[in-house]
Amino acid sequence: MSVSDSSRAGEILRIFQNRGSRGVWWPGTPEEVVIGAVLTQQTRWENVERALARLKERKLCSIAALHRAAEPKIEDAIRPAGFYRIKTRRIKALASFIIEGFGGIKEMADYPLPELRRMLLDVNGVGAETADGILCFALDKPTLVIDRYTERICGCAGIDERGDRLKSLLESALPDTMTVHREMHAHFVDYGKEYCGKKRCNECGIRKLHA
DNA sequence: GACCAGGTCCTTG
DNA sequence: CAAGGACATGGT
Repeated sequence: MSVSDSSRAGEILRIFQNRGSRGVWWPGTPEEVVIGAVLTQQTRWENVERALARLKERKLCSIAALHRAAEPKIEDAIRPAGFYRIKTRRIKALASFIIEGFGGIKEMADYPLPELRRMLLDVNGVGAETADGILCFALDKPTLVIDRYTERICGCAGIDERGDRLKSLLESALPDTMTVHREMHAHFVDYGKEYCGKKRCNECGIRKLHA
């Protein structure tokens, strides 16, 4: 990471802070956040909400219920979120990991962040974004979610890093609190939706940080 | 009808 | 490592 990378990162975060708080950006109980973290993979949030509502109607919207439910029941319930077969397998893997490994989400939160993150990444279907989404928005850990928007926006600003390297770079510019990490991810997504569509990515203020 | 969405995994070069 | 494909529904 170069000096200019750090300064660009600082500028981006400052721009976001000036936009104000995003509030409760990822709604729901910790269990719903965990389930939603898988459902939202490559999927619009409105469709995730439909799937979550159907899980609730069928009394399947908890880690324990999903752990014990038959796969076809889950598949049918989450159909609106798309990729319903593979997501069912992923939810199953995650539920087993949580129930059999810890007993529940509460107990899981006692583990230290770096170790927990490594363990989550070993679960099939849980990549960096899903793991960090769970850690930050369900388990209250100060960790930054890096998604496509984050990479696009930072790339637009001239920061040529991605994945875990980008994550470290941005985190080193943030205070170590869960709230700030939540807010920043929310900003990246909201700003990305607003400005980083195919057409408008030349018009946003971030672009001016380049060079 | 084409294109995309709050990704991840697996296979190939 | 980079690139390409599979997974699937619903909105523009």
